[in-house]
Amino acid sequence: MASTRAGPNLSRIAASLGVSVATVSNALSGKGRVSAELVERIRATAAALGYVPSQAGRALRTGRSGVLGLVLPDISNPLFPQIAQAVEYAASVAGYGILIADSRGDIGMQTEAINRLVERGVDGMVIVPRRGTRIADAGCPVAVIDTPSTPGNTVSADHWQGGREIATHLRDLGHRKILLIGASSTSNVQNDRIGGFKSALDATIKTEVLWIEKLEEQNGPGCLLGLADKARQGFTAFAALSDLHALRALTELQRAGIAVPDSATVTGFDDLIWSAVVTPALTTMRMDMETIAEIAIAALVNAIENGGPIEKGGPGEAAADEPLPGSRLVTAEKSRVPMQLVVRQSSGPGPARTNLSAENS
Amino acid sequence: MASTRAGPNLSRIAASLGVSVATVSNALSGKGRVSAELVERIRATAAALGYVPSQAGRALRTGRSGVLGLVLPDISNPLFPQIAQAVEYAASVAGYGILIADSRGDIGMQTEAINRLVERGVDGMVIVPRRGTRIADAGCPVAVIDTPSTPGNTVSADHWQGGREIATHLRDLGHRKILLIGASSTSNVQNDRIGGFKSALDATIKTEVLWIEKLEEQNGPGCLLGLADKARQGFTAFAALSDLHALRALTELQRAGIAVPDSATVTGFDDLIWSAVVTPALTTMRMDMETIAEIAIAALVNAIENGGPIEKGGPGEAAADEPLPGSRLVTAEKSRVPMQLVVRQSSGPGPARTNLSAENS
DNA sequence: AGGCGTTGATTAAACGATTAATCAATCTTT
DNA sequence: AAAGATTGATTAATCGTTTAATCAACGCCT
Repeated sequence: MASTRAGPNLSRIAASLGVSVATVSNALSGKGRVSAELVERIRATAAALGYVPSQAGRALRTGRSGVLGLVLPDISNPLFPQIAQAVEYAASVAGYGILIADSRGDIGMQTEAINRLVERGVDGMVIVPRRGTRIADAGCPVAVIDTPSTPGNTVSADHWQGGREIATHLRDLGHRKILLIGASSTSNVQNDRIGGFKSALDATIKTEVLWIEKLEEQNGPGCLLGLADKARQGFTAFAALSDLHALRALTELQRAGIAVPDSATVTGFDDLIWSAVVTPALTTMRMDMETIAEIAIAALVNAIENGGPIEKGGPGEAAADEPLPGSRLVTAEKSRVPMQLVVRQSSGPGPARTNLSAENS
Repeated sequence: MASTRAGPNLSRIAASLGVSVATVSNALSGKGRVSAELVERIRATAAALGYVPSQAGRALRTGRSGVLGLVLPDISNPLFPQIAQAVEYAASVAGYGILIADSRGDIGMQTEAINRLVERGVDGMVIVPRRGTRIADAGCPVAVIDTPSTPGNTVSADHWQGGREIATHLRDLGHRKILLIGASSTSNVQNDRIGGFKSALDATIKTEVLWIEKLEEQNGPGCLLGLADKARQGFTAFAALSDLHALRALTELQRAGIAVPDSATVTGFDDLIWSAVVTPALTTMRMDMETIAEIAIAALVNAIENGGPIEKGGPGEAAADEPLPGSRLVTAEKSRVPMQLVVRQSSGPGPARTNLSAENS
């Protein structure tokens, strides 16, 4: 078979300089023994010929593909593209490419997706799991980005602290009756956000949780959440556990003639792209995706290149959740990244603060 | 160097069966000359040992990595994750992996991203360009997904037809004064949508275009679009060129006390995830991303595996736009995929239809 | 002068899979 | 029976890069 390479290989450079292939390789990699003068000549020739190393040759020899897998539950869900973007960037900075594996909301497909990555020979994987995700013995290091309460989680936003922050914000605004709006009680992320929320409030503040998935099972997809009724029942704040739910609450309230934030405050989580442009702009919690991705990729690359800290997942680890068995899970020194409150126009004073102002004047 | 492979290789299977490595390879690939009985034995042994072919070995010998690149302008922009998802799925069905390259809204970075993919030895690329994207001589087949008016476009939604459809919908609803809301006049996609829109209307219907980027340059990011004023000027329909802009229009009108769709109709494009859940649910145009991705991947794979139809891009091609020089652009038989109108609650009757009803009764 | 250490290169082999060419045995045709 | 064709396997080489081991030449120290 004639060479299928479009560009030059090492032997072409070696031939044109009258040196060995190994010398060219050593010169370009800065290893081995090559005089400084010859290094310069080799590098100049390589540049002039437009030499691009063969990843296949390199991978075969070194046992490393230079590629990481990214496993996502559903990239069309608005939260995950941010993760993909941050992870891809951090990986490229570290010299790795990202092979994407999306399971389109189907958990069973995540195992398939993981296996496909294994077959591709990825050096490691970043997995954003969903309830039920099972990580086969990937045979490579794995970083998990979910929430700190997930067993084997490598690094993630501190969803609990995020919940506390938004709750504190609403408490300080004077809200005493708050409806939390979430997707599903089976999600670790959502439960941690709620847990943190409630931990910041005392018994004088009443909270209730509305699970959208449950409601849609009864009333069909896209059904009204019944927020106008909740407002009439005295709820003055609607704390959604994601911006998507917040958007839904906002438009439903406004459509019902309930002015936001005058008569009802709406908050979200995740600071999605449209949060700043809707009217009123949305108050939300922001995740530092860049830092999360950097930490995850750094831990993964460390495990790949230096055999860094790895936690062997398996039965007997944490108990509360389905364990992720037989994995080579990487750990990071810093595994919780604080969320940041972004106050915009959708949050306004509640009755307790309005009353307080009246008493002071 | 000892083998770094976690699993067995062909020679392990060959040794355990007392046959040659070439026989094992032939049996597993269905090529060459191997008796049916021996094929079965080899396959059973491979399965029992958990054999996974080495992509590196295969790529080196065949000159093919089995990986395609996907170049996106900004995956965190709500439109592009759909594309990524559809492309990844179509590629995996065709047996290819997708290496993602995102330029985070920075056009200069797209060239870098493309070069990184070249270095990775991808077999081909799918590129979603932005104004100014330059495709270096990638040395591999390239499929472009933008809009039919983009030179070198492989396949895309028929944005013109989409514009016609939404315009017809609004015309039939009785709207005679329509504000179009777009991002930037430099986008081929947006201009085709507007072109189609206007082509469906005659002189009795007045349209105006509001460019958000221009407005934000003057008034800052996230500024109000001034839609309440437009409504007072008699505009009864707000036809946004994307769902993101439609969402912005919807919330701004609602906040200003202008009921949607009672007093103002709002439509979008792209049928993003939240279009069906906001109140009122959004009328929009839907792209058949699955079909687009299938066509693009099929054309690309055909070019890779069979040397199928390739259009050599370069100067002298189409003139209207910046040409994409030196590319190996693939073509597809069907390059326009119709968009589909999705009517939901955000669109309602306009004055001409209300008047017509009054005359009839 | 002889021995040892260092330098700068090359040789040889490895990694794993694929594939064209070759060969021995068997079958079919003349 | 001899020649030609077919079958089912193996041999040999390739792809491109990396890397351990080796070697010749030179410099330094005793």
